[in-house]
Amino acid sequence: MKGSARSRSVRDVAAHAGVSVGTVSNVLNRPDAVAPATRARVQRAIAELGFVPNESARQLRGGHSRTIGLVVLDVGNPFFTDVAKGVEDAVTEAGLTVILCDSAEQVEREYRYLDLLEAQRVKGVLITPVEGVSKRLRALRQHDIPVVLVDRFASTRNVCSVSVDDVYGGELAAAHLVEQGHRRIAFVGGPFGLKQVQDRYDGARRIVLRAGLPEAALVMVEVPALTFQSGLAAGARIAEMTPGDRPTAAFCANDLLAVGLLQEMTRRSLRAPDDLAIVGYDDIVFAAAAAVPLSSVRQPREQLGRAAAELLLEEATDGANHRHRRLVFEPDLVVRDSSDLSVAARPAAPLDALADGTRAAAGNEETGGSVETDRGA
Amino acid sequence: MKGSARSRSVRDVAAHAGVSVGTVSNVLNRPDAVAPATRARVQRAIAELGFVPNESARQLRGGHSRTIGLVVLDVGNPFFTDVAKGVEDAVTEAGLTVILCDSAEQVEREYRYLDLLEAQRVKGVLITPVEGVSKRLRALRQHDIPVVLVDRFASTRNVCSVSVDDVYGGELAAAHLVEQGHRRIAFVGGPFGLKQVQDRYDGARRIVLRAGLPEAALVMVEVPALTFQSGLAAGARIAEMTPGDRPTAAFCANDLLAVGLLQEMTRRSLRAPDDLAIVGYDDIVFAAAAAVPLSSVRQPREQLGRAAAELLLEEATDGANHRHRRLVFEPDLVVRDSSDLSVAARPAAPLDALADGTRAAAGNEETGGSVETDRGA
DNA sequence: AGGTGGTTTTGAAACGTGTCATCTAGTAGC
DNA sequence: GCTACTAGATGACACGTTTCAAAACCACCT
Repeated sequence: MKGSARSRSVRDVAAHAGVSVGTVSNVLNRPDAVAPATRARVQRAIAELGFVPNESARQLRGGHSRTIGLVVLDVGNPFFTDVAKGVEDAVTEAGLTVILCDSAEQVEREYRYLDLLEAQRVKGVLITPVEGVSKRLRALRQHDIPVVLVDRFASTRNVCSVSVDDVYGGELAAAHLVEQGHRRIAFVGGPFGLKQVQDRYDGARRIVLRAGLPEAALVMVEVPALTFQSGLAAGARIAEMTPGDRPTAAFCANDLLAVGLLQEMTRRSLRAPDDLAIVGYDDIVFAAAAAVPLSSVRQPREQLGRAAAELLLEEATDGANHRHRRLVFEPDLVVRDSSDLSVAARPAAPLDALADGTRAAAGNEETGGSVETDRGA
Repeated sequence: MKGSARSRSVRDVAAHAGVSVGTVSNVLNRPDAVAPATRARVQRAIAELGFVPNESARQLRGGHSRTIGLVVLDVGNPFFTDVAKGVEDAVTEAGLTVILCDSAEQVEREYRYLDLLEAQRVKGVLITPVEGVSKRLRALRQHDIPVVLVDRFASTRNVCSVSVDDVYGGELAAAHLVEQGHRRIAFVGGPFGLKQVQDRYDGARRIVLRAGLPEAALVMVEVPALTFQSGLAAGARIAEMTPGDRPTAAFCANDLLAVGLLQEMTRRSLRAPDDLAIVGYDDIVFAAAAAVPLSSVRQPREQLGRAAAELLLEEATDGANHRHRRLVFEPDLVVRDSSDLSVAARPAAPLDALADGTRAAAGNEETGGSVETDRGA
């Protein structure tokens, strides 16, 4: 009773139902075009034989697959898994499938996956490229496979892109800290070769100057990488500054830095936000779960993925007469204890309130930032 | 100069190189079977035309795809992304591809993906099923598509599985706490409908009894879910126990609980490990980054994925005469500050040491647990 | 009865590849 | 110069589906 015969084909179904293959195909793809009685008979045959259509044959015949590719820099990074969820949702609604690829920030791996996706004749590719728009990527487009850049602002107008305004994110964080009365604010981040780091810094700087503060009000604490370890080191450097020089707040270029910074401060018996207010960036899951719940700039990640997918599908449908667009989303700021001086007194807040705070922030997720579209020439 | 013609086929290449299609096919699949000169000519033609073989046609002809499916419960969960990496590595080495699917713990989604994978005629499926081995899953196997259970111990001998010994994990955690001198230990976990929770509890219980302690030495703190929120609540309950009843240590069924517990203790000015030693489970990234670096039981995740993939490929190759196996891996314990009384005095440990500690733990990752195989009848 | 218009059904062709039996040409042996 | 052999190249066929022009059927009207 084991090892059933090879898988059934549309021909088997046709024979079993006493119709032609064309009819079976119609039942599958345009059910209304076939008489109810026949349709029922065919469907029963399908069920009885356990027939599952062969997608490869479909693709071959159709010329293109019902699949799109998503190439990210790191599947382990929650940013990308959230983006992937958004993509997945949008694509599934359209009746298509996603192949998720992890380039691990290695160009060779990226290329390997692009080869693979092209071999699969995917309907399109969503990608956060390791290093800009490479020749390989351009080749894809020349082979009529649409490409949309994710979390990157296209430098040219001949490709769609979806990104988040990092300058504005920096502005949000800095404005919040200035409003809280801080007059010396550390910027913890690096390397400045990363556009995101530079943008977030620029935003913060703009706000500080606009507030009429001297340039030195923004204290640069440069670190070699956006890691937890660097956060620890930055914490040590800030803690060891002389009281007069030491900033009263820190804006970290991402949450890992902020968490490291916080751990180091805690270890030295300095408290947030009293001794140092902290704002991170990315709003990772553990921002809310940190020793002191961490304020952070949140990017509309799922929305980013969804928008990218929709743009891609649009391009895949419109074909040649498609206008490329560059969508820029706005992040928003989630204020929690680490930068909120009103909780500095630290009243024994009832547990419920704390739980509610977290939940409210999560619920907010759906609202996302407004969209600024930019139609290509 | 835009929109190049439709994609090139093997026939175009043949024409361009002045050979037959069969020869082009040979160059692609059995290069040694074709004369060096001809081979070079064909390869040049391939490059010049930008030819990329059509995978659908290959699959159709070959009868099966060069792809395997991996269905996980949540792509956002680091456990699964790590497992996915292991799978990916092993599968890529074999020259195949992975389609990663997220069932989001919903049966309908799981079925939808299984349909999809079957339609793709994947070579095999790795899955952590939402609820046991369903009919749908058995149907897959009857259609000659091998299945390997991931992070589940197969209840029957007719399917391969790869899992981690949770009872042993519980033993490790409890044994460590008992060794540290604790005589009242809380078990924080739930719901007990989850096998993992039950197993981890059983392991802890076994150790407590074996140590000659009374059954009451293991204090049950049951929670409704393995979440951060539940951790906060558990922290409140433990903190409010009368000093005589209050345990001096807590073993949490996962790290989220432990992190929540830790935050609540911190908020109440209780310290770890002095007031309460804490051991978590899973060793998520932020275990090391918590306010107090968290001890945790680590599962060999990548290894789990790799083993599962290898088992699947083995089954796909061997065919009918394949012996199903159930592999069980052993987790190991990573001791950090949260349960290490020797650091309770909290000497101003130099930053370097702390950094090294984390790195050493990470380096350990490769060793993994030993494997216990169990050959099917 | 024959014609008309509409709804269903049919079956052959095509998609791009791998396979394999067959053919070709070159070489060595005598 | 003939045979026997081998390495290399060939090309028709099959894989499972969709498409589409044509055929078949049916009901209704004249």
